[in-house]
Amino acid sequence: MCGRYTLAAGPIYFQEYFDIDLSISQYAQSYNIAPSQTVPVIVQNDTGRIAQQMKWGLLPSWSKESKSKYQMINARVETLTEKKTFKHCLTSQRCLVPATGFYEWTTENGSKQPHYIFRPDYELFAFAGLWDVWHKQGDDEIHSFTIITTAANQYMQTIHQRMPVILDPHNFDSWLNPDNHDLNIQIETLNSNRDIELESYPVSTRVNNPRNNDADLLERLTN
DNA sequence: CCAGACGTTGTT
DNA sequence: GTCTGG
DNA sequence: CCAGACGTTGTT
DNA sequence: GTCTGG
Repeated sequence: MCGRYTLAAGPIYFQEYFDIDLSISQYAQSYNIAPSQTVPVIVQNDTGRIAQQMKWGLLPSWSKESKSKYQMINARVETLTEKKTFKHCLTSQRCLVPATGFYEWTTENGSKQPHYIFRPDYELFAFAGLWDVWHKQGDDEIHSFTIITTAANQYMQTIHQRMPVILDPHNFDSWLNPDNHDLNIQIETLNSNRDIELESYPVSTRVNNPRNNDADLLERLTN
């Protein structure tokens, strides 16, 4: 699955990769992004492609409570079209989730060993995401998102069973366009880049606590 | 029709 | 065991 | 995802 | 919002 990631690219580089104009309030680097945190995602609105701050953990617009138990951090691509929870979002509220890497854990002798996964060319990731906005009387709007997951590719299988869906820049426009309502094409896109080349190494268990957030978290663990 | 649920992951 | 907070 | 909390009462 | 169950 994908339950923790990093976004440590410089703002200029970030802007260029996603072809957006960035205001500083919409971007902050982090070495340890955990569910419930508010982070930048890329969406397309009337004015074009923009970065917008949203909370990780999809809170569907129909939720009765803002602290609903249905705050999904992931959505399985295999069952995406069957799930009523995601239907509306998949049709017209798709987003890109920018990342420079992500963490997955292996259990070794009862302890949880985190691994950092990144691209060999150190390029950014665009995870495929869905977003929604929740608004009930008296409360502020809550924009939130979920990351779509898929089965681990051959490389990732050595670490974990699942991984985030990673989109190729070639598909950004089609994925983001809210007027594209052909779900079959979107599912095809989601399955098209699974064999992307990845690299990884073990990192400190300091990653486990989301309160830790510094560049040293990315250092390769040495024994 | 209305009422009620709506999810993923890992581990056992 | 299960939920909340980060 | 992992870490950490998980409760009530009365008094200040 | 959308689907399933009764």
